[in-house]
Amino acid sequence: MGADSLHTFFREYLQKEPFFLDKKALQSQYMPETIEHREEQQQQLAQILAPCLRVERGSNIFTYGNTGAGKTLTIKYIQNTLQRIASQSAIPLRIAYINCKLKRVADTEYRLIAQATKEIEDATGKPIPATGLPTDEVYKKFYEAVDRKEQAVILILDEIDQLIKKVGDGVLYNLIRMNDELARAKLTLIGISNDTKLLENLDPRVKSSLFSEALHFPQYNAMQIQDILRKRSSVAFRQGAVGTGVIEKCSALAARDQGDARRAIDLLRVAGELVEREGGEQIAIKHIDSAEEKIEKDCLVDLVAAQTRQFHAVLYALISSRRDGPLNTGTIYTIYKGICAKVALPPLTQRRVSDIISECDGLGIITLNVISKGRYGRTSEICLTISESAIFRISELLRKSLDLGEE
DNA sequence: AGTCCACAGGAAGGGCAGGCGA
DNA sequence: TCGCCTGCCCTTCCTGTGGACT
Repeated sequence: MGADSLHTFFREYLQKEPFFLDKKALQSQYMPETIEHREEQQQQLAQILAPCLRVERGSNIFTYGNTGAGKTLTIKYIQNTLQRIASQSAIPLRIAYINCKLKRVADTEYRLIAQATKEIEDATGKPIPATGLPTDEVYKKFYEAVDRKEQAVILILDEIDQLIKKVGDGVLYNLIRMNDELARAKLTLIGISNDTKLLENLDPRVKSSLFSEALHFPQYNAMQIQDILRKRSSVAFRQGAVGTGVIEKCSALAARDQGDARRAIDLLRVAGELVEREGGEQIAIKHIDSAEEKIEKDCLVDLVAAQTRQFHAVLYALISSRRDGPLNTGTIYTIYKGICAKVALPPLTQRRVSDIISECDGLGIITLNVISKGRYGRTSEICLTISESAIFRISELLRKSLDLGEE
């Protein structure tokens, strides 16, 4: 594209009516005016949390349900409302929302408490360093931040299942103990979990005292997702921009996938972006299919790009030998060592590589099946689960990261 | 029934980078 | 600067395991 045609392109782009009226309505940070099909949960949460407005201690709450069931949205909605009322009536209420899955922010005990302190403290407080303090010290700072005056503090821990899986339930136990020792402040904890069975495996002390109230968010059905999508798309698009059957298709796909409303909204947004880029006028069903593929591919490529070089070498071993019959840990390790030798990477032990292979399973790149071949030992059978087009893009990325050049 | 393979996967700890207070 | 603390990535060592083979 020459300078002139580039100029014309941008001019024309600006003159065209934008495809999206308000794209924000399809993004994850968007807070709708009302939350559909979650009236019951809202009411229960409101009843449990209302004492906080009188600076009394509310019951701790455990909310659970599948991904995209509206847990976070509903709780944030309540959070906003509570905060608005508190500031209107000058009630000392502080609410901290923390996503425990955020890498390098709140994915360890230390980081979680440090982050919580940061959220609750005044801006004047000295920030807690990323590392270096004893954990006791961090708890102490958190305690001081919470108890510095008479106030109600609500601590919302999203994706709490991820945290517990990683560091155990000791954090929760410590928080409960601290809660009993507070002199002035009243602390209420809200745990949000995607794992519906989390509660069963918790320390009984934590279970009974931490989460006295449990609130289930059932998955949405296709009709409910349609409602949600219609509301959102009426804000996001001009009239007529969404073709017939598109909303139904998004809803059906998402309903099949554990009633994940977030996924349905993502599908619609990405489909819209595809049409916008094509210069089209209307989203059709075929765009939903392309959007589905694009979301999956982009998500995977980003995930892989964020991993270490060692991870890349293991994944490259998996990808390059995918056509050589059934894969198992031993053969992958041999191939991996060959790759390491080629790119001058010090090879890890088999123990560590087997963990990396499990991580690939966790990311949904492969499926692992532990099988026994009797006299010939026990091993994991490995199957790649990603599409050939995704493999193509990922191998490109891996070759670049490992300096392997073209195949 | 006992053996043995090729791992799986838990536990413990080493080494490193980096912050803090003395 | 030093000792102490952290998280993180990794190794070493170990026990456990399902089923084919003897």
